[in-house]
Amino acid sequence: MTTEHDPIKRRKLSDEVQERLLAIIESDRLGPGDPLPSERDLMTAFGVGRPAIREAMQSLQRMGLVEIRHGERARIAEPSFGRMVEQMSDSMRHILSHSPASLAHLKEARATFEMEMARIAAQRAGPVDVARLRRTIDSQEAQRNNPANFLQFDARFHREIAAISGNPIFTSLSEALLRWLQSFHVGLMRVQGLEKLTLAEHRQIVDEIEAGNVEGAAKAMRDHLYRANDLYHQDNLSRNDAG
Amino acid sequence: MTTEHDPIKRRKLSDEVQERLLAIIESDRLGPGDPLPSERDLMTAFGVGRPAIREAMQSLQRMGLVEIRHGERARIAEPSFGRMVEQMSDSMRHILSHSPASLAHLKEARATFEMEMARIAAQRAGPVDVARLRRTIDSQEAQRNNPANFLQFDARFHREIAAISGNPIFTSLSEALLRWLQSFHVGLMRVQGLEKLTLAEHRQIVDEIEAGNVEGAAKAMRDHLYRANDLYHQDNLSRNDAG
DNA sequence: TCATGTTCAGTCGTCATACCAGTATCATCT
DNA sequence: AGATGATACTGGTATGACGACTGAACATGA
Repeated sequence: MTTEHDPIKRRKLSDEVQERLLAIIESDRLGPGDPLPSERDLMTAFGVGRPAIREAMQSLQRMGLVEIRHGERARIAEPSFGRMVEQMSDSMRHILSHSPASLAHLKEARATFEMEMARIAAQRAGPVDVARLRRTIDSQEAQRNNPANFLQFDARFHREIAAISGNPIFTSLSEALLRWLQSFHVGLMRVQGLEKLTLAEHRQIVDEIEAGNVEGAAKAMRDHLYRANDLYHQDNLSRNDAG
Repeated sequence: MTTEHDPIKRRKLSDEVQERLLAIIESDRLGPGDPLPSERDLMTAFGVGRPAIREAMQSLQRMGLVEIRHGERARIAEPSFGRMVEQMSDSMRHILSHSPASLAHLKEARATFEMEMARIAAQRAGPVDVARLRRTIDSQEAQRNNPANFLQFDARFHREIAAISGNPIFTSLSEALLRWLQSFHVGLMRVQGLEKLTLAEHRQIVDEIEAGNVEGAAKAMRDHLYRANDLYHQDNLSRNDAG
């Protein structure tokens, strides 16, 4: 076996087209919202068939670089981290559903991430931020008998903490991580009495943030998430025993 | 304007097909490596044309759920975080090149992330880990006159720190973040004398990790990254002055 | 003039067919 | 049995056609 990996790559035609389209898109003369040439124009311009154009265009759409709507020409999309993580959802769901280990890893990653968000929030939060967080908790409390809305405000709480960092990447990530994980243990919050505990923990986190207690905020966040983590475990014991 | 967002969504046929294929893929009877039915079989099975099947299949491929090779049947791919972030590269490059603010946000995100990796490493690293890091630095030093290889070992250093966490998500992220950012300031390391500084900083980080000095490791990492950050800034001053 | 409804050309979405280009399989030959 | 080559199967691409949808020009009426 002298030949391990043939370095020769057979590029599909649509890949070539995609590269050319990318060059057009990233050209300085075009910006978000501008329309691309029609598929027919492109196919005559590049000298390829329509399938090649379409495949490349679909690929660009899935990457979030263009927007395609029936009847209109494809338009350049405005870049957004939020949209990008949105489009990762399906792959993520697949990975998580096929690999319990990955689920554990993602839980750990989120805990690490949220702790860091709490630290940053404790450093940077102003009175306005704290007030907003408290209002969110109050709203959540008002919905403690409506599990769906309760979770909605739970997500909002974490998102607002991440938003204090001023970095939209963190905001998008916080939202996405929570959503991905939530889809794997629905029904958790239905346990009676758990809502009160969640609210108390959220208030504890805000208290630490308001006091500017960096490590205290991190610890409060950690306790909050690992409490939840343990309960997940308890809930899933009957399904995953192989580990 | 009473109509803000029409909740009605026009589903493409390929979306419907994609959903069905997803059900097949995530069925318990099939696992990674198993082949899917051929496009022609599927199109008769679903009663749609080949384009619909192909578009759905291509989409699944771009999501990393299946692998398609010319002449063979599509096979279910084994899930991998690494492959997922790999497929984000193009979108990420587009976002960064169109939004200087996003570049700054990503730099901050990476700094935050790497500091946390340093903290975790300082908590968990064993003698073997430390030895491996030192060997990597030595290798990097041997390549200090070869910029390409030098950067290669730089990436490896950060990856190995992330790997100490034992969480493959962190490893993949560390690699991806560095690669994405590197593609936006090539030629940085060419400045004479900078290689020595980089190596010294890496050694400092390892020293702190070996000593188990959590905050010290984080600070060393922060100094290392922000030193680089400042130099980027200096390099880009002529282009971004609006902030 | 202005508002309103209609027509129409342009565009994407999908289908059908055909052919090309790789793989895998199996019968054949040594 | 093992190497060899023909063949069927599969994905990749091209072409032509038609339907569905959009947007703008156009005609109509007040």
